[in-house]
Formats: sequence, structure tokens, C-alpha cells
Amino acid sequence: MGRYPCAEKTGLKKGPWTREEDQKLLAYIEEHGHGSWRALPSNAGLDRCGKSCRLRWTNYLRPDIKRGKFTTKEEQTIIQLHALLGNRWSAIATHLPRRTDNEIKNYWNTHLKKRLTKMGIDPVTHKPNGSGLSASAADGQSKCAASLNHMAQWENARLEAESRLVQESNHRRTSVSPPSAAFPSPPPAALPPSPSPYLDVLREWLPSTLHPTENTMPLTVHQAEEEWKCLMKPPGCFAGMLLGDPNEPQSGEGGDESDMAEGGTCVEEEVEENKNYWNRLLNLVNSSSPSNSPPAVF
DNA sequence: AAGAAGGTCAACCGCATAATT
DNA sequence: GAATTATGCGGTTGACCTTCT
Repeated sequence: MGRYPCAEKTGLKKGPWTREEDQKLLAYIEEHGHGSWRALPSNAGLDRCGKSCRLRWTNYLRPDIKRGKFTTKEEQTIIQLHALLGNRWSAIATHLPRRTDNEIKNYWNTHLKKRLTKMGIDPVTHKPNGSGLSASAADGQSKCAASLNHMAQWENARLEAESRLVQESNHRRTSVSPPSAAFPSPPPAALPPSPSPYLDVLREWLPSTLHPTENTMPLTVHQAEEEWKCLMKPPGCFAGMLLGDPNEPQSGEGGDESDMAEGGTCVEEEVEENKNYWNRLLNLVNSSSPSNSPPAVF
């Protein structure tokens, strides 16, 4: 991998941007688009490296950026997505329209992380660290954390499936772009006959700790895809109770110990629901496996 | 009023990886 | 297939601001 020398090696300007620089960058991008960031600084008459210009644009100058205080809903989304995705700020940012990954990262590090820590929850694992929680609440959260781990797997699978959909869609449209190494697209004639490109990924990612039950309900591919699209539905009761200052009771959600206990119960129900949900998907995937696919062992 | 301590956030750095040659 | 280029990402830094003592 090569890396072009940035400011430190070429003597280009570093540090805070001036109003004039911002104006130059804005004017240039408005007229020409950013095109190649490498070539942009010299074209725009800026004494900066392309990387610096890109950062300034994406994190500050872009017109569609929303700035200012995060709403409660945004906070909730960040906490939930962080539990699912970890420090994948750009992935989190895709679920928060008009917010940048940098802004979300800063907000997490300066606000949310501390809030979770204060509440006795490890901000890395989202598991309770034992202090300041009732036993039942801690137990409930622990179960929920396990549930969230599974959800993280699903989100990974979803992202992969989406990438592949894009790849395949592009391939069908253009039939000229080379297949990517990560998501190789078969030639059009060899595209899988299944209407559900999610299925392969589903099969791959089905949680290994869950076992099919006798009561799994058959689903149609369409139903499964619809449910799949709803996978990011927040596990509300868990993340919701993390919101707000624990010392400041909020209307209807979170904060005191009684709510935490209630949250624990809710989490147990949710884990049960998740198990049923996954079992139904497992059933679907197994029943729709092509004959040459080995049966999944769970 | 002044210095210390802590908080915030824009920007940088280095790495990973996709794209190109 | 290897080398190079371009871009994106996450971690970290440091300047500036606010609050505390």
C-alpha cells in the first residue's frame, strides 16, 4: 500500500481552517464538485493536502450537515447501534441522517460513554459491571447484552447482503464493472434463482447458540425479507432505560431502580421473542436450502 | 481576578483497503 | 500479480472554552 505524503512532509498548511480557506473550498466544490481530492487543493488554490480538504468538507462544510445538540432519539439510536456495531462510527452515522461519523464519535466519547459508566454499564461491552444495579436488573441487562451480540451478527450479515445486492444490481445494469473480491458477482446467467439474496448470508450467520424448536413457524421468503428489513428495530426497553441522567427522572423511561427492574423483565421477553424469531428464520433458511447445500448444524 | 482542572470538538495521523497502473 | 495511488476509517491530539477553587 502506498500513501501519498500529506502536510507534514510537503510543508502544506496544517491546523484550523480560516474563513478564506473555507470559502475557497466551498466555492470550488460548488462549481466543480470535489472529484479527485488529491488534485483539488491545487485546483482550488488551497495550501492544504487533499485529505485535509476532504475532512473539512465532510465534517464541517457540507451543506447537509446537521449541527448542534443531539436529540434524545439520536442518543438512543447511537447507544443501540454502538451496542450492535461497536466503534464503527461510519456505519452508525449512516443511521443518523445529517450527522457525521466524527461528530458521533466525539459525542460518544464525551457524553454517552461517561453516562453509561456512571450508570455502572461498561461502555465497551454494554454489560453491567455490577455496581449500582439491582441483581435482577443486572441479570436482565446481561441477557440483553447476549441478545445484542446476536443482533450484531445480524447487522453484519445485513451489511454484507446489502453490499452484495448493490454489486449484483450494478452488474445487471452495466455488465461491465469487474466483480469485487469481497462480493464476487456471478455472471448474469448464473445469478441464483432465489428471489432472496439474503438467504446465503442468513444461513451463514444464524446464531450458533440457538436451537430450532418444535414450534417454528414456516415463513415465506417475502415475509422473511420484510422481517429482515425490520431487524434494526431497536430493542427499546434496554437502550431506552440507559438514556438520560440517572439522577434526573424522565417521563416514561429510564433512570431509577424500579424502571431498571422493569427493563430487566422486558429484556427477558425480548430475548424470548428473538429466539422465536431466529428459530423461524432458521426454519426458513433450512427449508429453502438448495439441495446441494449441506444442512446447517446448530 | 487568576490559575487549575476538566470538557469539547476540529483536525491530524496512521492504517486498511479498494481502485488503478 | 505486484506496485502504486486514492480514499475512508477510527484513534488520538491539542487548542480553545467553561467551570471550579
